[in-house]
Amino acid sequence: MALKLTINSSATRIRRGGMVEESIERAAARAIVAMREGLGEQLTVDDMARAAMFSKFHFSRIFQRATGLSPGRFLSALRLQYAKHLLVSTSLNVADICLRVGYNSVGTFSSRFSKSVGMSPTTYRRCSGFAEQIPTVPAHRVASTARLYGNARLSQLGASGPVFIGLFPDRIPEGRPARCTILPAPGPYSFDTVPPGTWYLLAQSVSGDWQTPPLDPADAEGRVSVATYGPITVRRDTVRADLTLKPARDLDPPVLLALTDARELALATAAERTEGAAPSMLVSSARSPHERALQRPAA
DNA sequence: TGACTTCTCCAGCTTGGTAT
DNA sequence: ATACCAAGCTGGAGAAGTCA
Repeated sequence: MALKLTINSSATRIRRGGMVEESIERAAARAIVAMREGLGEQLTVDDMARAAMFSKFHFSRIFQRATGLSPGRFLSALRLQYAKHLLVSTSLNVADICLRVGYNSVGTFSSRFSKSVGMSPTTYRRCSGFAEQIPTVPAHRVASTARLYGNARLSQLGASGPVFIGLFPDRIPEGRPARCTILPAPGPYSFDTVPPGTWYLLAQSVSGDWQTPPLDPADAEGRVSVATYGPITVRRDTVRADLTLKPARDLDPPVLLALTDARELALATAAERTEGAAPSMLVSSARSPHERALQRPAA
């Protein structure tokens, strides 16, 4: 009887815990809707907390628990994501876009955009949203023997496209990843000479027919699958981290980094294979076009 | 002329600790 | 679980200068 009571109370706790998590996610989702609707306005954490009927202190904590990012950083990410969309889909100048997404200073907008996306707003527009290369921490500057490897797979059956996998200091794919790669399809990956530290492994895949010409990247973001693994503490050992890609939810931080045209790179790998070259991982073959595109250190 | 970079200042945010 | 406090930090505004 005592055992039964214990089991029941545990079950109740788990059920109650699940309900708490659900209500936290609902509150965060409501706040994100408010953020999206008020991108051009001066929304503060106080405003969002009031809308969610929490104190701003508590709201910050539960929001971070639900999304992995503080409300301020999430809002900044949404603004920059919207700016990316406006840059490739309109002919508005940078100053107008800056105002539309809620910044009052072009200087701030330009520097934050460059830092997060990896290129200036005008360069981003010129490249139609696709980076020629993604700068990473140069291998020769890292005294490390650490290796990170694993398998990236989709949570559900369906058409799968190329998978971008990056190692970032935060739960949001922005700035310069420590290491990154693009797989032609879900499968095994591996990173050598991983810098010591605490990292998040973030993966993104665009579903659908990846052999069609690149779409507007903002449009592509609507059918994105994502996966997050971490925090991973890397020292000198080998770490395994398997990823399961699931359809992106509103609670997932937006992808800010300008990605390479993954489909073009994946096609290059397919061509390599038909020519008889060994099917190589992007980071393990110095002759791979992906290697050249991804591992080239920034100037 | 428009876009970008760099810098300083400071309001607002984050975070760790604590109380209820 | 929720709320509050306080110290330290972050990021936004705006000015000045550079570049194409």
